[in-house]
Amino acid sequence: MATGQDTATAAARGGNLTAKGRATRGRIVEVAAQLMLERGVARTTVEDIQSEARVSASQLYHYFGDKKALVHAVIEHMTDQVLCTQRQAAGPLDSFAALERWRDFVVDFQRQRGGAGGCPLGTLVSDLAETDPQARAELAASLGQWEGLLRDGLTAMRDRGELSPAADPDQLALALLAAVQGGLLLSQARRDTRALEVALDTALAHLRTLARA
Amino acid sequence: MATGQDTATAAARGGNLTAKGRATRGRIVEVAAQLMLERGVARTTVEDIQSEARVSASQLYHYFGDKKALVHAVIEHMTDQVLCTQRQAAGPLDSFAALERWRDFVVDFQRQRGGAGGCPLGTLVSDLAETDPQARAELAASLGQWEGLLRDGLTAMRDRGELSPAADPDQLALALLAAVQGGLLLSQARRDTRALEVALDTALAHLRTLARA
DNA sequence: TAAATTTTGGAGTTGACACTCCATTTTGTT
DNA sequence: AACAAAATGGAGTGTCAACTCCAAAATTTA
Repeated sequence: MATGQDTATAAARGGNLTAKGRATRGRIVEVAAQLMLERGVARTTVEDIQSEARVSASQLYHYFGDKKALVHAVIEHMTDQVLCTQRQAAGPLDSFAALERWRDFVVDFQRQRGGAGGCPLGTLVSDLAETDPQARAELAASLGQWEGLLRDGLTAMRDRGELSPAADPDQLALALLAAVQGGLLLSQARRDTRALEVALDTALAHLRTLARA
Repeated sequence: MATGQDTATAAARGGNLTAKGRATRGRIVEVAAQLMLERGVARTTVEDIQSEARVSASQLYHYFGDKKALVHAVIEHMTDQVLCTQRQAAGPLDSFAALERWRDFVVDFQRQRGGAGGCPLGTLVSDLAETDPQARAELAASLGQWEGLLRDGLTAMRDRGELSPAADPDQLALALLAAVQGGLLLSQARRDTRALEVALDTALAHLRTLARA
């Protein structure tokens, strides 16, 4: 019975990896993620990844069955990256103060990249959604987790009375996530953070509109 | 003195095109736009375009110096497409009623595509922004025009007293555009229109918050 | 220490893709 | 009708990219 991940090499599946092996595998994924994010998946050649990660062809294909399997690993990597960062750096988003900190954090993230690049997950969605159904589904799930982080915070705020009972955390979380995605995309096009700032500030202003009972 | 468009064939520049020539050229651009939108630019081969548009290699390279010139034409085509559609199908966005119609129009557009595909301009931004600086600049300008359409409507609403004088049409237009982009991206990932609906409805709800003086 | 397993090196191979070239047909002009 | 210009057909060409293969080194296990 196939696992649905037939393209994965034995080395990639189980935990039968040496410490050295884990290191090289990790190096490959990190390099691939970086390159695919800035150039897109199709424009990133496995040769580029090889030289940048200082590995040979046989090494790369030892850990990943083919390029598609590597893309799969990159999606997982990006998902962890985004969710961990959101959780650790921003903390629970269950107050207006926390949401303001979160806003500043996201804006700073984009400012440090000089306005270049979009959301790691959003970029992959745009790149893969129409050509790789499995990738699309995985990315949708990742975005769903992110949405859940926001929803949990908003739900807590409502339950605590900080938000009106009429406020719908489901909808607001989705709208907030859309503001991030749209803001990042426009910022990427314009090479500055203003669009992101305005999108987030407007979304938060609307939230304040729903404060208290 | 170069025009900055050195790659364009003579046929592509001037108006020295036969009716037949214009038709072929147009067919190429339309097919290229469609394919590049659904597969991305890098995954769209000129061979694909040739067979789909029923033209030979020499025809394609007669009208376009190289693939990059074709991409340029596609950007112009998509820009016209989006702006014309926005202007004609939605009309001036200078009242809440008009904005509601606009919302329904955008949602219907996405629904007809089964939730698949993103914004024609947004997708190209994500695809090209980091690898083709000129394309990025052109797309930023296109989005700026779109933003202008929204801003003009909101300005009219404010001047007419339908919106509070405190409302900033510049910011609100940008936030609205971000909502469209983010909503479409999330819809593309999830294959349904809910995210787009929620993003737009939330943005419009915030607008109503700023109604009157 | 010896056998088994994992990791690495690097030279192929196969196919695909962007682009060229030249001859031929069609269309426009006088 | 005759000439010029534009449009088309289609067979190349050179390069690059994904993936294979076999053997050697390093590491783990017995």
